[in-house]
Amino acid sequence: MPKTIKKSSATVHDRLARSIGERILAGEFAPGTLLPNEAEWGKIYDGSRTAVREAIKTLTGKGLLLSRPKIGSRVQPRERWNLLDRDVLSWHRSAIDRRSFAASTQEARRIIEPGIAELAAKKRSAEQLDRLVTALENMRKSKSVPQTVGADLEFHSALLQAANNALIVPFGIIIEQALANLFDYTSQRNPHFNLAVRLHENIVRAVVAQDGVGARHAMLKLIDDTDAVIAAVVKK
Amino acid sequence: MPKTIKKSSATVHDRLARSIGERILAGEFAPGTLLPNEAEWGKIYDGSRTAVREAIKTLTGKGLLLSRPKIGSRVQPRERWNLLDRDVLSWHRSAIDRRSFAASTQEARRIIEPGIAELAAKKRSAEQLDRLVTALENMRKSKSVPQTVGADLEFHSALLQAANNALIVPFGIIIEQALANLFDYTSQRNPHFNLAVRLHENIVRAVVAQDGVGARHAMLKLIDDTDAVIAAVVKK
DNA sequence: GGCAAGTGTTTTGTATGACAATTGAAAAAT
DNA sequence: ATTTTTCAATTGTCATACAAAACACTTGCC
Repeated sequence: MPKTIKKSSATVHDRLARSIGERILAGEFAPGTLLPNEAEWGKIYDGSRTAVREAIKTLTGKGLLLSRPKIGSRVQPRERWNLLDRDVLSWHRSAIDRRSFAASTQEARRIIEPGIAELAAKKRSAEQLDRLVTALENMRKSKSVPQTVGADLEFHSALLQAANNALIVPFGIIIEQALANLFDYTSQRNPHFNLAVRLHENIVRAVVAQDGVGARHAMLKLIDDTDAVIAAVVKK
Repeated sequence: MPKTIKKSSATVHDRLARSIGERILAGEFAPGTLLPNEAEWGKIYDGSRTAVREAIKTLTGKGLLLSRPKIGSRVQPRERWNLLDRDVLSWHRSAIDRRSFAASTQEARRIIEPGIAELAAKKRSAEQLDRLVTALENMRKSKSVPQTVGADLEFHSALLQAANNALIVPFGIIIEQALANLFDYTSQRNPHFNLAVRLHENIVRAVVAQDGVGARHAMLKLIDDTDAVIAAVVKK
């Protein structure tokens, strides 16, 4: 697991929320299932009922649970789950098969990112363009894998911001996870690194020219390349 | 506000989470701001510290806050917010200008839904197609506005399911909100109702034929129509 | 004076015990 | 059989106490 956050599991309720969340995502408690009650969770994880309740509030807030007096806490149907939540997504990632997760992620990116690139090309401000260019330069200059990943993430995040639509900002989480997942696979430098940089350059060029359609196609090319990288890793 | 849930504000911590959430989304507490401490919230809303803490855990889980001992609870930068969370989205909707929200929503739909339609056309199972057809029939038969909205929602939800990609299911929330928002505007029957039904039929036809590109274009036409409805309402 | 260590203070984190509210299920009354 | 009542299990709420973290300050040392 890549270190997303420094803290391993500082507080008790965080530990509880993460652990119970992972178990739900792993399918140990199917939708519709009744969870152990608060007192039992407390015994299981050696925490007070207060801590358990706070953990459960977190999970309820993410759409995983619904609690009612006398009934207990019931796992909600999957379509209520907040799958785009950072935590839920990472629990998901640790629970399911990586290969199929990568495939789903790429499929989703293919839907979202070309549209984002097109919007960004049409609507970006000068400052937003600067940020995009800087990210590209950092990518070129990067000397280590984490640096490359960081710059890549920053690139896609900058593009997202440049689209100037608050509702699609959260989609960045998917891209984050896509890169993190890919990184889990390879744990080494992308073999097509120079190609990847060129593909990113093409996107920037289109955004500079405010060429929406061009940006869309450049992004599609980049996603195609990621597919190829994944395929190569899988074969290895 | 359309009745999303029967309960108005059953529990104390729900009431707190909703109210504080709305105030953050409304900009009363800007990102970076330090919130009142737990004891003060308790006094303000006349609730115990326990209830306040549970509300704060909910908000923290949605990415709005970060709490640390001795510091307090600080509003996170906007890009950490889980804007695709059902609650966050509805707080957002009640906080900002409806017209610009509708515009952002349509922009986002335009990116996402054509891709979903294309995927659904390619990958749908027979059962998933059934559900889509049923939703369309319910739309035709609907006698009241809530019925129409319900059937419309069900249609888009069925299409989403048919795309067979768990990661894009959460996008349905955006569509939900788009329709709810539109409904807030009009509170009466869509003047182009017959046209809307025909546009939905075109999508179904393409999905039946497993014609991905056709489904994509049919969806774009539908979104264009929604734009027209919004424009008409605004002018009124 | 400057710097280090310690000390205090504020706020969240955790635990415990008590009682209220809700609601499904069993028991009782008709 | 049906309705009503009672009961019991579980979450919801509250009050209180103490632990832990982290910033602000003070003290002591050189």
